[in-house]
Amino acid sequence: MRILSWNINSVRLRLPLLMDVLKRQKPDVFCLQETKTPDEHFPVDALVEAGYAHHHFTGMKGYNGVCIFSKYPIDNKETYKRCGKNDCRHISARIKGKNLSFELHNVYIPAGGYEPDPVANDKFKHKLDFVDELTKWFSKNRGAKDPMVVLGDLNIAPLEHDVWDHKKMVKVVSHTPIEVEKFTRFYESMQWVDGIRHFVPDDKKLYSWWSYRSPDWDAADKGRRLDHIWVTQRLAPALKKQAVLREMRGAERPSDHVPVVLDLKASA
DNA sequence: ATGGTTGCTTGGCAA
Repeated sequence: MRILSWNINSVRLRLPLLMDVLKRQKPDVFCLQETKTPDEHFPVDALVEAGYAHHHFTGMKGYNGVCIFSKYPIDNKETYKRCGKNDCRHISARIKGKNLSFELHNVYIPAGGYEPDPVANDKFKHKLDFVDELTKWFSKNRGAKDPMVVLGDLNIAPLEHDVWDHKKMVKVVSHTPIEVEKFTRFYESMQWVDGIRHFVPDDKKLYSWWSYRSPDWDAADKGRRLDHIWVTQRLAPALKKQAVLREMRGAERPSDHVPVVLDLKASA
């Protein structure tokens, strides 16, 4: 079972690039964030034709938007309002694979704006509140023993080597202590396992995002690991392989995020 | 060095 997550930054603009990725990676399930497309304009037919008959998506004009597409049947589709907003940042569905069934949550945590101060900056407050609400929701409604996957653009790089320069980044939104603290609380509350770091030592630099503003992103390499795939303990024995598709950042008209991929063994 | 770029839309916001 291969799962792929990508902040695509407009699914309509980058549909051809998505088709290439699907052809090469052949994920069984893929999730996108920042589709930026209202449901009535979502390119669902092309993706069904590509083999992903089962889907769940919610989008809006210009901002946000998340989707789940699967080769396997899905049910229990849910769309969540978070922080009292209708902003299309969290959906879930149960994936019914042959020997592997689990609830999949696709999450797009708010970026949080520029100033890392919840009093001065409403967007930063929204980001912190969003993480708190996720923590509470999972604790109240789900159990750590459930087979679950949480993935998406979580917009926080928690570890020192998830950013290009830890000392410079502690004052930059995405790597501040308050964000990392709340992120870690969420992580520990369900005893999640970081499916990507499971295969990559903590002291090795690993990024999934490079700013559009850096003209020479590859040489400068001032990246951050903002995109994650976590599994509950129940699925940890199934972890098989990870990939972060760095080369995708060098595509023509790329997203500023690259896809992250996790393989799970579908054992009985 | 508080810049720089992109996408959705055509002015300005969000990232």
